[in-house]
Amino acid sequence: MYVLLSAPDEAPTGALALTPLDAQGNPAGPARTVTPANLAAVVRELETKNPRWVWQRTGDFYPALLSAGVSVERCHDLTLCRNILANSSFTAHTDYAKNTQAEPMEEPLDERPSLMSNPLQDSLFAEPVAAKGPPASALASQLRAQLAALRQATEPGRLALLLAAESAGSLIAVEMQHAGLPWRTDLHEAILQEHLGPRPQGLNRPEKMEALAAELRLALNAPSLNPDSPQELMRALHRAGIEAKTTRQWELVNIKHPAIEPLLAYKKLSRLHSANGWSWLDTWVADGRFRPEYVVGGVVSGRWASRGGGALQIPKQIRGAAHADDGFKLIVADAAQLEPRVLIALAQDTKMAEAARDKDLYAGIAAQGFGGERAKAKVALLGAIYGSTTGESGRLMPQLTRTYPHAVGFVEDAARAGERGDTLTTRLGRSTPPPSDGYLRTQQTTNEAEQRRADSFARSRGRFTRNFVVQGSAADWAACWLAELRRRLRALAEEVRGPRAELVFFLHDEVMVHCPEPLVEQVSALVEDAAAAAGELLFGKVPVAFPVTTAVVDSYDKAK
DNA sequence: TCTGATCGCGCG
DNA sequence: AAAGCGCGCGATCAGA
Repeated sequence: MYVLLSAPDEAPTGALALTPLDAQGNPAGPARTVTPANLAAVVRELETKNPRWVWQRTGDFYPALLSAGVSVERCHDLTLCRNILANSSFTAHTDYAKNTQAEPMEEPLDERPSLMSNPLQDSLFAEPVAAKGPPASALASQLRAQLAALRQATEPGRLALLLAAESAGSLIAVEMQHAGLPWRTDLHEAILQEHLGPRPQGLNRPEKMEALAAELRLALNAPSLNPDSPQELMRALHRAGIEAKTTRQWELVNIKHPAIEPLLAYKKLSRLHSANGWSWLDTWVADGRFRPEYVVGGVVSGRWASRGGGALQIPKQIRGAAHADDGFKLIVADAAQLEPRVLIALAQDTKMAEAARDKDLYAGIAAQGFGGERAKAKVALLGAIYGSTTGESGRLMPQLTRTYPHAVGFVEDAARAGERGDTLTTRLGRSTPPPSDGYLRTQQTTNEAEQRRADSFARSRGRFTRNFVVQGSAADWAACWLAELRRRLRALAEEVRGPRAELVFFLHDEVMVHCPEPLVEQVSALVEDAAAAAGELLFGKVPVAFPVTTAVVDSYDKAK
């Protein structure tokens, strides 16, 4: 059932312990110890019995296993699952949650950084590592406590699904880092050359940036201006009679002055150069692959975060450099209007579900309540999900509320509950953290001046919780989508000889598969099957679909 | 000279 | 000063 991989209970010899456990986490046979050098072979052998691997963190062992050519079907990541179970409203009544909250250090899971540290070097040359961290008995006891909490949960089915999906995500994150996003340095350099000019020597500005800086200094009559300094820039703008409160693009763009055009152009190039220029390439791309670290559970809502190279912010400008190998394609799939569709399912809004029958949800809503104006429908709906009160979307709210009282009522209730300090929970059971110190400190006040701050904190938490339920439930869906897709891709690889289709990128509601050309049709179908499966896992049979838009391309810029 | 905060902007 | 949600990162700025 489970096999726990950890340090042994006996003196730390550098050996690793493999401990078989039953469905409740109790010992189910003799433990065995292996040396780090033998680990991969032993895991490969045991994997034929399809156990669920248990470890403190997937990142402790899995990179080395992958480097040794061994992958596993499923696991239970104790750290990620602990974070969910300790906070979930589905388990709030259990001893596990109470103890973990009151005594977070009672059963310490080692908080030290993963044994794998430097992503770029280590993922290529990962060596089997000796386990530090808690010994087998401590981790087995942690697993038992988690499984007990799960059995007592108010929604054990949903929560079990979340833990499985989160753990599958931890495998996928390491696998994607291992595989890397195919990245053509030559294409990237061509893009840089086109926009910035040749690579500059040392720390000099690229040619085209320097030219724009000169033009800007002339237009502002500020010969020594450093446009990278917001303070200097602000002073120079004011001297030139430009009344700007900030130096942000969206504010500058409305100003009519000969300096604005070169300034905005400079800012654009500056961003490209500093965020994704030549030094980015040097730092993050090696052997034709971009290998960021994905941080599962890195966002409270359950979205992933990343470390290294700004992996989740690859600008459209350079996506042409993400390019399939010869004989491969990139399959880029995007869940169309995921968050609004999740809201429909959560709120059971049948009227909006009708609008969502076509693939273009916003067009459907526009037809029902906005006189066919799609842009208005989109702004209104996103405003409802984000908690907008001002501007166009604020003005459109009454109209949206009249047409869809259920959906709007759902997010309004989430906002009101958050303002009161309540806990909100996603479909599968991930809950909001407790209110911030600032919120708690100010809510008791009777002082009139403090009341404004208190209200502001309350409204801020309301906007957060309003969005949390939708964004987080969308993350639940995406985690299931990804896990279902991974399972299908592994099954396909069993069936078909030759190179495999691999997940290489994931961005909240979008996945990318690096796919051998002969498999493109099959894999595209798997992506859609997985999306349909995710919808049913979360919501059962509901009248709202979660369509995916799939593009088969050579390079990422050709998708969408 | 170093460190942490802030600004600004990229993505969903 | 507040800001429609969630992030990461590089450059600058402020303070020790």
